[in-house]
Amino acid sequence: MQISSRFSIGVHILSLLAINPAEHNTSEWIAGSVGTNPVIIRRVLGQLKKAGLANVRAGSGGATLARELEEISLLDVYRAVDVVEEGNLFHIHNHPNPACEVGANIEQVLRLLLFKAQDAMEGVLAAVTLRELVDVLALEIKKKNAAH
Amino acid sequence: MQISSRFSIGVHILSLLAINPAEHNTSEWIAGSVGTNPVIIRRVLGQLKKAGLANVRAGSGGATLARELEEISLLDVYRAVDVVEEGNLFHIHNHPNPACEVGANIEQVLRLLLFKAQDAMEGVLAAVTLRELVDVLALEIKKKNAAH
DNA sequence: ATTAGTTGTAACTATAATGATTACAACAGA
DNA sequence: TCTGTTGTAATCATTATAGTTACAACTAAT
Repeated sequence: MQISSRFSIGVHILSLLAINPAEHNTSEWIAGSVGTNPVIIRRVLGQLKKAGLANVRAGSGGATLARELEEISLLDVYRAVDVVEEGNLFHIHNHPNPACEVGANIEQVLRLLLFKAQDAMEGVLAAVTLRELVDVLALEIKKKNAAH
Repeated sequence: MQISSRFSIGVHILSLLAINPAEHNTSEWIAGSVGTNPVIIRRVLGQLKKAGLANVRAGSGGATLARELEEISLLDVYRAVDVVEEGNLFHIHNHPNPACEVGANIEQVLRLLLFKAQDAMEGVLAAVTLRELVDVLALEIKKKNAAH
């Protein structure tokens, strides 16, 4: 099991928009950087738009950031692309036997514990802004360019 | 996307073994409490056995705990049932364009960040032992019984 | 206005994972 | 030897993912 790559694609897209604001960022162009099909990009971009993270111009084409980089957290992207239903990272078996003492009670006990685990994960995502990610990315790019 | 219920089923099974040590815990009996098919139980039980968490007697039937409750963490169960490939909770798109500055560098930057998020989640699982879970469960059962 | 280039979607495909189920050989113990 | 159980293979329905083709709707520039 893995969390859909829509998430990493979403982050990739927004990073592109941040780093190449001068480009005409069409789905075709973005798809070239992500390494996938333009339709995949349009779909994710549609979700980012719906979440208020990106602007997309139909017709003339091209996308831009709808918010400052410091005001977009990885969690915002994660939620936008809808990779994990809220509070349901873990699938808990749904028909435990209520006549059995364990079966009758394990669900709620587990639910609380697993929610904490999920919350810890999302907390890390919430703490990272795209500003930080893009800064690290820019640094990495600079490093590689200097190596030539 | 959700993490397979094999995990919650595994926890359910071990809790049963802990709370009903006197029972003849056959896959049939366990399946009755979990609310699924005996074969599902045998498969998960096989994984728990392989991980050294449970003993299973072929032929005569019945399973028992292979370790003390305080020496089994939720993370042990999580790993045993193989629900998430190690270090790969997040699927990062795999063909970013190396000719694009963002495409060439985003993978490693993201990988580190997402690993931290995953690690936080697993850290919570590692911190909870089955002893604690079973104690809470027993308390819950007691509470309900007293309500009658 | 027309045109060229783009977005937004629907429809379809292939692939994989999940959970359930049937079937049966191998095994243990009475 | 017989009974009941485990271990495992094979099959199925369902769901999600990622990719692809196709095309109507739209925008801006000519």
